Amino acid sequence: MGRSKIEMKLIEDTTNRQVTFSKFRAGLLKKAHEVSVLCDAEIGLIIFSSTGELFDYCTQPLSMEQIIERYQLAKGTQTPQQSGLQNMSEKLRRESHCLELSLNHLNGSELNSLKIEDLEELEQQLEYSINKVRARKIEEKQASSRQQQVPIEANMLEEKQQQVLNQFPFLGEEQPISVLQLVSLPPSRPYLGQPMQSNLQEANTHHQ
Amino acid sequence: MGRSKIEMKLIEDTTNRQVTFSKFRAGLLKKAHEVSVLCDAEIGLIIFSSTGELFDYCTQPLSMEQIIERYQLAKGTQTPQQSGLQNMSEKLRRESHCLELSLNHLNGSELNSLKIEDLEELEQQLEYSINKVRARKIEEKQASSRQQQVPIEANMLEEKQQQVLNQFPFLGEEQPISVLQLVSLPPSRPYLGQPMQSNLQEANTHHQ
DNA sequence: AACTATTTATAAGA
DNA sequence: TTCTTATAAATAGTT
Repeated sequence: MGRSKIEMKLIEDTTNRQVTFSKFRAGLLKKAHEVSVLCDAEIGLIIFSSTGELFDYCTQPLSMEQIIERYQLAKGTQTPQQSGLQNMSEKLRRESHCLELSLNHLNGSELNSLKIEDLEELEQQLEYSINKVRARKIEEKQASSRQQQVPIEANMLEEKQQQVLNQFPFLGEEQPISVLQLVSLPPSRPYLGQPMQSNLQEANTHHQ
Repeated sequence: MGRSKIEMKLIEDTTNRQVTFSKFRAGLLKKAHEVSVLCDAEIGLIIFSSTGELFDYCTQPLSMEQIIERYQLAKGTQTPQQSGLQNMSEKLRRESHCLELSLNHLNGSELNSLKIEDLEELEQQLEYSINKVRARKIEEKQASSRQQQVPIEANMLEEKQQQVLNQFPFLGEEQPISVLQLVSLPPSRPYLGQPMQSNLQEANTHHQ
């Protein structure tokens, strides 16, 4: 990996060993960061040099402790008391991730992965939302102008609202879906992101 | 690092992302092992894929738990288990709640609490999103029709895209805001709910 | 620390 | 997934 190949064994010369350590450490940290960014992986990396110096890296916004706990959870290295909290944490983690994906779609970012049918559905959802916001704006404006000087007749208000409803008939029905319900819907609703992941985890341990 | 350079950002295509993850993971584990052998370093490496699979490596004859203990000792971490877990749960809970609020706004539910200015901003965001979705639909349709029989001329394609841009000039600029950034924006952006809290971390630690 | 000749890792394609 | 290969990246030895 340089001017020459080197044997995979301890570098005897201290100076050379330290120089090599610095180079490899930098490379390792860089690679760890790259996987985390490119592949949405969560990494915890702990390095002790032969002289005992500690270097570490972890994927933000997690702390090393959080990674360690997740590791211990996955490995089953947990006390019974912790399991409840940890299950909760896992659930919340998945929920957050799912919500985040939905937001990405509703924000208009990350649309590249969506298919045409997904885009149609997303568009409908956004139309629904924007119309609801506009209807709400009208309400709000009427409310404030009524408060001031120019009270709008009650029937006139209703008339205006009826105009809106005529334009967007689906505004009439309440949308009964709460966020939590949304989150558990099947992936056929593109703006909701992907279905949540299951609790299962495999521990693939690579030793030596 | 291969046939072409790739941008340091999340790989959108799931298959490609998984393939890349496998390659980088293997590389990372190999490098970790190399440093440990060449430089007599002690390494602990924990990797969670985006789907939650765990992979790890640690320098023999140590166990990961031993490395973790040494790490916690070196860091002077007190009651890592319980306190960290508590904190994480709390943080995740807040994060979920924050994302939920944002979703509620983008969904068009829970608009009653918003003021007129908030509604304006939310409306703009939704307009931005919907236009982006529509632009994306056009792209997608063009792509599929090109694939089939009726190849669209390149200049005609650009012309169509230009039409869209003329209609919605702000589509031209990329919106650089990622979800995580969005989430930490001030509450002046109504559809984002409240800002999240960051976690503090210290010395010798390499982040992000 | 910098500089390159080489070795490695890996992106894209099969 | 696995293999192949062209290219990008990392790094061993040198300055």
